[in-house]
Amino acid sequence: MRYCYDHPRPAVATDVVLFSIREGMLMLLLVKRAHEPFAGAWALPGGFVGIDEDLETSALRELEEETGVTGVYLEQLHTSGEPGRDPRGRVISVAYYALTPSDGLHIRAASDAKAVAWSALEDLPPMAFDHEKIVNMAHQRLVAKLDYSTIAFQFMPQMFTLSELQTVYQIILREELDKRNFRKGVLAMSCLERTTEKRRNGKHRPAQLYRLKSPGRVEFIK
Amino acid sequence: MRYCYDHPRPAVATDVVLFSIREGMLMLLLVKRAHEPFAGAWALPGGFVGIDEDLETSALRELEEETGVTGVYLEQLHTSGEPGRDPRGRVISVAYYALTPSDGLHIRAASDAKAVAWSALEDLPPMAFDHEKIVNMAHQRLVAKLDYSTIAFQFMPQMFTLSELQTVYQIILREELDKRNFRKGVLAMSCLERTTEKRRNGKHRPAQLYRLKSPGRVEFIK
DNA sequence: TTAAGATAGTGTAGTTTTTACACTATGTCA
DNA sequence: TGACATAGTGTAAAAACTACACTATCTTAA
Repeated sequence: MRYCYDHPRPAVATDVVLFSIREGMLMLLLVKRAHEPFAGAWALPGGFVGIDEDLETSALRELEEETGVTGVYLEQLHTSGEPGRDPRGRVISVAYYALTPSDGLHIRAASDAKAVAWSALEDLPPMAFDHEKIVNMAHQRLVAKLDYSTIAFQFMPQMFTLSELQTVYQIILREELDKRNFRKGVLAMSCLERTTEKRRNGKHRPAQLYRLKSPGRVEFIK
Repeated sequence: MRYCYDHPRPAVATDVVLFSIREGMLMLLLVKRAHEPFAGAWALPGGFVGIDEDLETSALRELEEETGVTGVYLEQLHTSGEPGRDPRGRVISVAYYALTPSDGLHIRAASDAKAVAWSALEDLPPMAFDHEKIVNMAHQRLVAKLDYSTIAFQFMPQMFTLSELQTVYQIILREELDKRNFRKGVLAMSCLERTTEKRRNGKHRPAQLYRLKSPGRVEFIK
């Protein structure tokens, strides 16, 4: 079956930059391409949009199909449409970025045996298409949003300590923060609530666990 | 001639929300649709992307073709792809927003005699497709960017007085600003330079004219 | 020529926000 | 039971922001 139109049409794809904090680093999830073009190169998970499929749905579906990852926080990033960005022809890609907590995630390679791996943002392999550009945009956006939203909380599991949260901020911002000021700041946002539980996390005093009042919701601050 | 593919493809369009300050109001440029769907309704200027055409180029081209407007400041806003947003079939629209100075702009209706008009944001007519949603997003973005960038300067002509600039901010923010604090603020950004000229603007003392150090460049502040 | 009218242009003091900084508390572990 | 390691807490100085009112300079009309 072929699909015919009066005017030529570009193909439309979605790609996802999935961030997570792992091993004390800001990492993102890449898949190794099995086919040309760029066979063997690393790329963002993504693929073509179904004809009756919402863009966001497409991004989540491709992410799950290629990496097994579900339940992430997703935001639209940017649409790249430069002619020539894909050697197969005109492909317009709607890029999303996503955040997921560090733990409790099981990635798996897709059925067609493409490799899936986390890669430190600091140390990315050469990437297919213009995906490096997209990654840079996503990183910029993430850092910018840290400043005026609660987006970083999307990296946290259901319950977490304030020290853990501070560590996440420090990793993304690449700078040390003052403990007292940090705590004052996040508690003032009043989107966290103390749980009754504590976490024992080494040979020292256990820390109070907190949780988000509205998990999945990113709020603007200031 | 027909164009055929192995998989069905959505059509891809660009739309532009062009803002300007006119008659003391924040206005945007609309075109009246000549054809179905939504014939006779107001819509954002826009249209389908050429197969070898960059998205930004497409947005600027459609803007010029439909309204005669050129030389605007343009930024990508959001891509809408909800199936069903266009009754003709699957259309994915990459929306841009644009800013242009208040004066020295000559709009004209396109050759096919569609009407073109400025409409106050406060008082928009019913709009075709999901264009109202797009306009709201653009407005939100504009207000947000006012806070952390010099985007409002893109509403100004080459030379302008500080009072004129303050008026623009006041119109967009819908609140009065303190004259001395405003001046302190914008001069501290140090992206303005005094010209040697003054503007006589009524029966009172003429005001110093300023110009942007890098016109067309929007900088982040704070 | 001169006075009235109108906007341009300027500084400071009070308040709020941000920053820098060090010790006590409470658990674990040997 | 004492050493260890992180949790948890307050305050003072600096910086940023806010509120606020008068003089300067040009136009216009008497």
